[in-house]
Amino acid sequence: MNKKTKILLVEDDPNLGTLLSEYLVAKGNECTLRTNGQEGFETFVKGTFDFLILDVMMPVKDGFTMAKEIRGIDKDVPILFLTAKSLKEDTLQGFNVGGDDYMTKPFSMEELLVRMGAILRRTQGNEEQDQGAYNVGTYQFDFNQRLLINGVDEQKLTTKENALLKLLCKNINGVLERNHALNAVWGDDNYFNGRSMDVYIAKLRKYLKKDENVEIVNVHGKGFKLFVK
Amino acid sequence: MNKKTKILLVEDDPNLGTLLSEYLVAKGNECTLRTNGQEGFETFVKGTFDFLILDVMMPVKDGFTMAKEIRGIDKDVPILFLTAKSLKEDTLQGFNVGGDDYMTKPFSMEELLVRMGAILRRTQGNEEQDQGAYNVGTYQFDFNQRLLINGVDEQKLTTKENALLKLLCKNINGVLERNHALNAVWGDDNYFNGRSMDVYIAKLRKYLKKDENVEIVNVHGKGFKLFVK
DNA sequence: AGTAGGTGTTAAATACTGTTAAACCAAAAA
DNA sequence: TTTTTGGTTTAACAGTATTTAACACCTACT
Repeated sequence: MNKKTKILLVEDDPNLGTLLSEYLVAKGNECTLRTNGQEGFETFVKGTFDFLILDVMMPVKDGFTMAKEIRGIDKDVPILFLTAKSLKEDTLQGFNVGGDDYMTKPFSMEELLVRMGAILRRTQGNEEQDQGAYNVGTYQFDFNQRLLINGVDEQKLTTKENALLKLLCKNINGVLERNHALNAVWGDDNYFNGRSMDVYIAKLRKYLKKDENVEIVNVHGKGFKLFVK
Repeated sequence: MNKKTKILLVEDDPNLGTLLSEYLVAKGNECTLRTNGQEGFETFVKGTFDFLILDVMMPVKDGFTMAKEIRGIDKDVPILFLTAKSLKEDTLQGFNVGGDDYMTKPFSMEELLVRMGAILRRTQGNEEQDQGAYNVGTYQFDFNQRLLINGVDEQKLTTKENALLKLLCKNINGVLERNHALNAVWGDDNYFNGRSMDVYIAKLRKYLKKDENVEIVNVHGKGFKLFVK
């Protein structure tokens, strides 16, 4: 479930600005457009953004100056510069003020998108992984330890049992669709994998039958639901 | 005091290669030069590097293929591509195989240095510098010294034990796929090498059993995970 | 009620893994 | 050269995980 990337685009050329903005939105991002560094900075301070795209040469306040001010209050937000000339000093200064990348006009919008992706992949690596512990009735399920615990009973789970139970837990009291589970755990949803999955459902049912209030119910033609009263 | 950045440069043109290598060293880095993707990959596996610069078009094994193999065993090390042509497909593929940046020849060496700096700034925020030393529960593993230490106990490791443990550490709490490990350590992933690997997994398990919280678990049909609670 | 396709369950077959020990091999030492 | 040594591979067997097969049963629909 990917959130939209909130981009602040600061570009004084209205043609390029709107074109680029529309492209970024079309590709599934949110984009706010400003036309000079001063407004850009004020907008940044007021909002929350995941990514900045700054033109270098702009009236009132240029991109480098704006970036320097940004870095004073936010050392992490990724910054990419757009520059008309590929002069060496420009490049160097761009990185020196804390930029992450720069592109020379004219540029391919597709490449811009791809470079953004590379930078964000690095940045967002910090996002915390879900810790993988679930409560199911009187059971406790620890995905990372592959352990299904009920009081003193500990059931070690196999790779597939573990993966399938996690999917059920993530959709607890909701329907886990067959093909979704098959693609996630088996990588392919053909008939035989389907039967294999049924076998695992049976195994999980055995493990879970100590709590009367926990039940894996079939939703005919759809999939299964881990149901807890 | 900043440690030197250990760069692995893989470039088949000997003129450009040595020139670039000398420049990088002059700027205070360590640089290892290889002339094709195959040797480059083998060198990477044997050593510890902070940054990879890969030419795309090379004999024996091209830069993209090498990068893909690298990403199989190391998801984090920064990769920058050098490419002669700036074709769109090239760019896209470069980023798709997990690259962080790419530059088109001819390029300014100064700009290369500056882009490296930008990438490293991002990278090193996330995780501590990898200098071949890992903490695994109460154990300390030093790849360069081939030593697995737990308090007063010191276990000297053989070449293969050392290489395999490093791969596990790089993917700690994540799955190290069988074929990736086999290609990296054994150079070929046939059945018999697979059994050999299993033997080494058993050896490592013995070495690591003093800490209850450390465990090498099998992921059936996929590979192994070095798991630390 | 009849039918086709979906499901529940068990058991057998197959594939994969864990471990130990012996065989092999290359480099160092005698 | 021969012997020793240490590392690695191969073999063998035990054990575990997953898939396939078989058959009984259920559900939705006509």
